[in-house]
Amino acid sequence: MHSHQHSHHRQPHRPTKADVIVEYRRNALLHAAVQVFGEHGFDCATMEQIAQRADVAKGTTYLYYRSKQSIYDAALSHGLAELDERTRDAIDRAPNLHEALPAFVTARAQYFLEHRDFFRMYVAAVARQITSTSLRPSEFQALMDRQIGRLEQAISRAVARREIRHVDAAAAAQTIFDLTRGFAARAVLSDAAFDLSREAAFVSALVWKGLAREKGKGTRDKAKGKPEKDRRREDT
Amino acid sequence: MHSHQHSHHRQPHRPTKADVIVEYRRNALLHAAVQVFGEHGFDCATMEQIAQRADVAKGTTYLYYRSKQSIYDAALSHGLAELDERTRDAIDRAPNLHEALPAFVTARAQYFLEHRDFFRMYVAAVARQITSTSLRPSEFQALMDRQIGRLEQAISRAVARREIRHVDAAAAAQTIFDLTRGFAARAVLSDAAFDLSREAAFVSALVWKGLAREKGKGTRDKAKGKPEKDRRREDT
Amino acid sequence: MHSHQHSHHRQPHRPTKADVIVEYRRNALLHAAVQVFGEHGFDCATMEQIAQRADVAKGTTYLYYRSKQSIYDAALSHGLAELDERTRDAIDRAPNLHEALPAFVTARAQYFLEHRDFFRMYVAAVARQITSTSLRPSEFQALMDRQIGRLEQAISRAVARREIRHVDAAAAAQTIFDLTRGFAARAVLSDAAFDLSREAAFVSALVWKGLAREKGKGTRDKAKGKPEKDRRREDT
Amino acid sequence: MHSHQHSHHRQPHRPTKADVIVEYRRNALLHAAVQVFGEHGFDCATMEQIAQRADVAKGTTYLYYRSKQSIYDAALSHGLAELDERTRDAIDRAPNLHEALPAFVTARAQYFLEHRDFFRMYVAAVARQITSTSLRPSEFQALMDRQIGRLEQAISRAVARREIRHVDAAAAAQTIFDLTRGFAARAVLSDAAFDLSREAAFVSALVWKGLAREKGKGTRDKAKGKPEKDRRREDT
DNA sequence: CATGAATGAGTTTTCATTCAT
DNA sequence: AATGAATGAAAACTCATTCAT
Repeated sequence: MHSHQHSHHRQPHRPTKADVIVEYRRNALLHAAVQVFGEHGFDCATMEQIAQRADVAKGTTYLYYRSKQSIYDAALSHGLAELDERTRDAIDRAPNLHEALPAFVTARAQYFLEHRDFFRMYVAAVARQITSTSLRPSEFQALMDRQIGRLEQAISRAVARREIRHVDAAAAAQTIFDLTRGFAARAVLSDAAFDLSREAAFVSALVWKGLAREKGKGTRDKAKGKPEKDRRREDT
Repeated sequence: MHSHQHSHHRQPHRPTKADVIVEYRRNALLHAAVQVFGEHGFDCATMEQIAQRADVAKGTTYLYYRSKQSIYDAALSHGLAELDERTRDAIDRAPNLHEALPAFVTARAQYFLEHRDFFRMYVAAVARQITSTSLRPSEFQALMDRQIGRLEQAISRAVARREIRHVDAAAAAQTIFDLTRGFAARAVLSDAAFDLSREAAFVSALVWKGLAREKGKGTRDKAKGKPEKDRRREDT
Repeated sequence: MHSHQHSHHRQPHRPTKADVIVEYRRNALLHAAVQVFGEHGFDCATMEQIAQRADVAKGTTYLYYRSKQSIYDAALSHGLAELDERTRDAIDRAPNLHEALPAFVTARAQYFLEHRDFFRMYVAAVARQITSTSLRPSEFQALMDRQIGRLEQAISRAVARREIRHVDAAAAAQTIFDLTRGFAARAVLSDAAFDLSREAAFVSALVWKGLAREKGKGTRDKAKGKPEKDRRREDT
Repeated sequence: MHSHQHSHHRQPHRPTKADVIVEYRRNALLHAAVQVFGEHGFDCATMEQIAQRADVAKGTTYLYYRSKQSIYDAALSHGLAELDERTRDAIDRAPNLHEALPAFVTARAQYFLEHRDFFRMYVAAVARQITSTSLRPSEFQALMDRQIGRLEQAISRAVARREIRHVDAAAAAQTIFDLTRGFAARAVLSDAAFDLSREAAFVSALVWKGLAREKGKGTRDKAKGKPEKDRRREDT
């Protein structure tokens, strides 16, 4: 995404001065876009605002992004990619689901707290996804699914390892994801007076208990062959 | 909200023919608005579309609602009020939290499924709430809080009754609320191939287990005097 | 073209007051458009100018014509249709080609003199036809062909009637058409000091002599079976 | 027109290397301009396109031509000059009008066929001349008049020599000019399937017969003192 | 000399809102 | 009350021209 048409004929690893300035501008515009879209939403944001915030003229914006939509997409993807990285790290570093849950919730909320404007874009994008009758599968959805997928795998592993009871991993992942979003929303909205770790602990505990193997049941759970394992989920 | 400027010189209980027609129009416009805002979102919806759907001329709209914003607010409030009623019924009719949880989740999802356009408005409104930097506390927030409040009370009662473990009722209510929203979103988006009762059961079970008293702990939980009871939540 | 969407449910012959005003506006805009497009050409003309000349606000223009292109097309078609009518009358009323030629030339030049702005649009449109690499057959070309067709028929009849020598009617018609355009251009450009009838006589005489049967040749011309009658013309 | 600002301090006859490159660039830009203006017209052509086609950067264009208008003018003049040369040759080489007519028509059509892009510019320029209310006499008009003048002189000489009947040379020249333009247009537009010599013969024959002295009339034509000799033409 | 990034004026089009009928 | 024609502000996007490197 950040490669650049003027460097095609060059060695990819020796950026010219021009490349540097181009990269700088693209970045400035991207950050300006996140702020403006975050504050006003796609429709109310204007290219003029973005340009001003990036300290360039209106026309300059179009030298770096083809259209309003394209700078919006770029801004969203950028944040989503960063967020995905954090999400992945959080899950990968945890030895088990019990630790992965708070890690997941905290990492995401933390990222949103650090990038409140992006969070606003993100929430609006989710809403858009639901709102727009014409649901194109969209890159956005794909990026979301990837993140949910990570969680789902972690849950599947936990089930396999008998760390938790036998649940529909996809449904559980979706649920935790929804819950994390709401949690993050509260974190972002409450101006500072928000004890992130405590809330994260609460939410994680709730989910953990919700998923925990039932006390004293041993392996009978699995033996019963619950129908849950047949669940197929085709919804978003 | 539904009192009406043209009847203030009359007895409230004897609606004239004019009142009837006025009420009819307001309603037609309200429903048209829900559809149009639901399909296109606030910014992309046009007054023309709303008027057409309500079978009146564009100008007529302004005889019943001051502005686009005002008809939007009315449409949102209307749905929110209906939703609140269902929510209240679901909770009030349940003898305990164990039954209230699925009732709550199901009632809301059911309402959204019956009013998909409203659900789209609702989701967008939530996003807006977060998005718009200029957060007017807004009637919207109040209506939301009322519904969350119902759940919070139910939880508080369950805690008092020692039906569940000792948790921060407000936090738990918020969490369940978030989770229900996501659940409903999936219900609305999946074009019918969605087994509402099964999914509701899953979500409710998860939460119920999450809130359940720990097996074999007896009343010690309460005896410990967890600091959780001091939690103050000032976030939205 | 002038029928109107608001009268669909009415008797076609009893225009309402609204229809009248609509017709009036459409006309005012059409005439304004001819002037503005005539003066500045399609690209340099602005909707603002057209609106001002028609004494309406910019937005009003779009109540009557969908786009700049559409008002341009309408203006061009309108003039072309009127011009075609004159052309037809001129040719139909003439008993033979000898009289049809000056009638044709004069009628067209006369129309252009009366509608100089339209003439400018017309010339620009011809140029566009040639210019635009992507030659869509376009309604414009069709209207042009119709007019050339009339002349061609008149020439064919004259040949059949042995009023003139045996020539390729299509080629002759095209040629006279080109020539008339140039003639008209001079008529329009010369600010009044232009003796229309005299110039028309000159051009007509030139063509007439050019087409005339050769003196003293009798019917031998036709007997020779010139290959010209097989000519096929697929160009403009 | 082709003298150049950077060489004015030098002897005109010893071009430096710099002069050569400058000339090369000017030429490349000129040809690029003809193509681009020919394809898109003045308004839709962009300096970027011209620069690309000439293989230089956009800014470089301004080192050789002051503005879009100026490169347009230069491109038009350049072609017009070449065309004029051909026209002059055609007429000068013909011993009499009878041969000059097809030579004139063919030479011009031939040139246009060889330079279709220029032809498009040319036609657009003629239209512009007519279109733009603000008719600056413009170099363009002058160049056109020169070419028409050549024809006019040839006709005058033919009249004097009694090769043709006594006609208004200016009017006849203009007419033939118009006609040639239309003829050329058809030649350029018809993709290859155009028999240039045949069509030229047709047009020339038509005009020749149109101008020919009337058979068997001898010199009486002139003796009658037609009023045509008093015609003064002040139109464009 | 050459470059191409930056500028910002200018254009089309949409739509909430008003108001005469 | 109801209408829908009229308004004009606002916004995305283009491109001739300039100028620092």
